[in-house]
Amino acid sequence: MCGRYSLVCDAGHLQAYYDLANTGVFAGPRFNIAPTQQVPAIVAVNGERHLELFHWGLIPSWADDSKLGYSTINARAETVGEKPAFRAAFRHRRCLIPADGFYEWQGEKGHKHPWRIEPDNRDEFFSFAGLWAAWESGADVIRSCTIIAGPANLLVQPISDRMPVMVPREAWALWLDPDTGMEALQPLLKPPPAEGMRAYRVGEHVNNPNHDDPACLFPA
DNA sequence: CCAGACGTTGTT
DNA sequence: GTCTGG
DNA sequence: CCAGACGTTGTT
DNA sequence: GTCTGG
Repeated sequence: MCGRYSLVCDAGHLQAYYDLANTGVFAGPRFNIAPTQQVPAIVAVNGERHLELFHWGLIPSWADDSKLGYSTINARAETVGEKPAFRAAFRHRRCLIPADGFYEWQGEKGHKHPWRIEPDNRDEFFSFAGLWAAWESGADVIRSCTIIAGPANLLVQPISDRMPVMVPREAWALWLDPDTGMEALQPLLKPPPAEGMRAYRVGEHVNNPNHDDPACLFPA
């Protein structure tokens, strides 16, 4: 599962790495991004890549209550094409959620410890496979998103059974194209290679979602 | 037919 | 919106 | 994901 | 225990 991540970078780096047409919505380095917050995601607009903000926790267009978003921060890779809450978004509204690390908690309730997983190379990003939706609330439109999660790779396995699905650079265009068919998408939903990423235990500081500072990165 | 759910992880 | 349960 | 609240009436 | 908020 993926319930917390970071984006500790400047807008220029993001723009160059993803060839973005805009980065205006990026509000600066984030060490501890939590569900229900506005998160930057990349979508295809008229052949360009745009960075836009979405409420983390997908609210389908038909929801009669935004509360559904509390339990849709992740979508299971195994069923995302079938579940009513995700199916339409999986077919037509995919996005990439850039991250430079994410957190997983190891152990059982009562004695859990946070770990950080990040790219080996400081210049790399993880590109989480995401979905988005638009939900109308009176005159307002809430745009929301979710991160697809699947089985963990060998690096993450000792920490957690699940981890975010990631889209490799060569598949970005396919993933973001609203017209891509399901049969081409399904093969992308596999665990990311363990090569190129590392994990280390961090302090409990990151547990509190109000802590959004460099101490979240400190080894325990 | 209408009513009600639509989700995840982890633990039991 | 669309599916399941009654 | 974790942290923190979880309730009422009436008064400031 | 369960829901809401971040």
